[in-house]
Amino acid sequence: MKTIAEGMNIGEAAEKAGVSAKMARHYESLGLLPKVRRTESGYRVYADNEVHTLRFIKRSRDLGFSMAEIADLLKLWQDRRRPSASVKKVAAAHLEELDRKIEEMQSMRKTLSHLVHCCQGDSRPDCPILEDLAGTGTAKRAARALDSTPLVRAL
Amino acid sequence: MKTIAEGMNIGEAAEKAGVSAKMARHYESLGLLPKVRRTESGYRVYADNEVHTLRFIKRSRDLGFSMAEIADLLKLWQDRRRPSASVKKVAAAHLEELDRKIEEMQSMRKTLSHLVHCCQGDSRPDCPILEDLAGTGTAKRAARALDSTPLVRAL
DNA sequence: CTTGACCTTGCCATGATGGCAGGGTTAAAG
DNA sequence: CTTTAACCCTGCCATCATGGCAAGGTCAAG
Repeated sequence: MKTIAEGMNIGEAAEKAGVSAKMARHYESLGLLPKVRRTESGYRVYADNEVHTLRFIKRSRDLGFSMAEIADLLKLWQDRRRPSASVKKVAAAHLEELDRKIEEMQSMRKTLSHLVHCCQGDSRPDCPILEDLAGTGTAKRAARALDSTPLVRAL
Repeated sequence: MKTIAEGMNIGEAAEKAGVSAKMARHYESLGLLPKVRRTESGYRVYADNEVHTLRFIKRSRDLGFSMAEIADLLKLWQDRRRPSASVKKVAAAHLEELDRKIEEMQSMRKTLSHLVHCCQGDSRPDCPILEDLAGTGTAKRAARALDSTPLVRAL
């Protein structure tokens, strides 16, 4: 068992970290990975070190952090003197954002679910869903945000 | 009170529909609006008809439908002989998608919330959040999807 | 030496939206 | 009539994280 890997190509490193080779390059171009060694012929050479960082990024992405937030988290991770409050601040902000988006989607879900349940779903043309969307229905339209909420767009 | 508007510019039409002028043009370019009349000088002229369609689009967007889905809904709306089942199918599919995304975000939320609550958030460097992201923590990492779930990306 | 698997860079596409630039139109005020 | 401001037009670029493709270089096994 080779615990100290001398180095591996991007394919192996990416697979170990659970990301695509493409993304490994992309993260590097964003400056999230300090620098990657190269062979004479230009191939990237990854040590366990870099794989570890890639995995950190992958896990952060799985929790929905943006690349900018991940950049912050990585800096904190690498600073052994960081105050945990700084980390918590980033995470708490993201948590709030998540909550906001979840609420927004649940609001949509509620309205949509209501409409779907109201629709007979048969061969006749009468449809409360279309009536609601058209705003023509006399049926009370489910409460929906009237402000110009920009919709959940990305995570 | 002029109930039969002879026509209005894009600004007025967009405001009435609750969308931006930019988007009104965009929707037209996507073919969601049949065609918009123009003045000799090239200005778009909207009738209540088109405003109504724009509002339909706006409401559909507020419920999270994609442009492609909205295109389908518009066709059904304009087909007076559509079976309501067709409409319901589109809406139900979107509802399922919404549920999927909500669950995904709630899963993230749960993990993140746990981590945030575990972090002291003081001046000391020890941080369970970073430990989890780094995968170095001995503390049991909250269950997280290991498959390559592509994350909620857009709505 | 060929073949196939891997690597490189770079560009384009996604989806819905905003922004800006550069230019034309219109209506009101002077 | 001229100026000015508020519109409108088209077209391009940017977002964000990711995938795909193309054209070409490298490497190891046969």
